[in-house]
Amino acid sequence: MNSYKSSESESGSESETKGPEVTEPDIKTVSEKMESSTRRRLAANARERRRMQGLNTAFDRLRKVVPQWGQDKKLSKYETLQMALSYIIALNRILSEAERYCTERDWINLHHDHFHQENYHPYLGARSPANADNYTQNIFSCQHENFQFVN
DNA sequence: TAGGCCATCTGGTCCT
DNA sequence: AGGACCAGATGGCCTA
Repeated sequence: MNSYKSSESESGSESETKGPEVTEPDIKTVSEKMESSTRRRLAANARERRRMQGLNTAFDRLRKVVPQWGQDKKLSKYETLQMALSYIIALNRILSEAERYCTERDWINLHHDHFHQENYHPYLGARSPANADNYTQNIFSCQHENFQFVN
C-alpha cells in the first residue's frame, strides 16, 4: 500500500542523508541477531508442533478407551472430553452403587443397567456445543451428590 | 457454499 | 536465555 511504500522510502532516504553511520560490525551484529531470532522462532515452532502432536496422541489414546457406540466418525476433541467426563462419572457411580449392593447378583444387574447405551443418549444427542454444555451442566449438577473426594 | 474441525504459526507470559 | 504453555489468527479440508 501507499503508506507502507512511503514509510519505506522515507526510512531509506533518511539513512542515505542523515542516518547514523553503519559500520561493518554493526551490520554483522544486526544480521546475526535476525538470524538468531529466526532460528529461535523456527525451533519454537518445531517444539509447539511436537507439543500439539503429543496432545493429539493423548486424545487418540483417550478415544480408544471411551465408548463410541455406533459412531463410525471419530469423536472430535471436544466430544472426546465430554464423553470421557460422562464415562468417568458413570464408572464412578457404578463403584459407589456397588458398595451399597451386597450380593453379586444385584451388582451384575446394576452393571448391566449402567452400561446400557440408553444411559448415554443425552450426550449422543448433543450435536451442538451449546447442547453439550447443557448436558455438562446436568452432569455436574449430579456430581455434587455422587462424588466424594478422599484425601 | 457455509460451518465445523484441525494443524500450524506467532507473540505473550510464566517458570527454571 | 530458553522452554513450556496458552490463545488468537489463518488457511486447508471435509461434509451437509
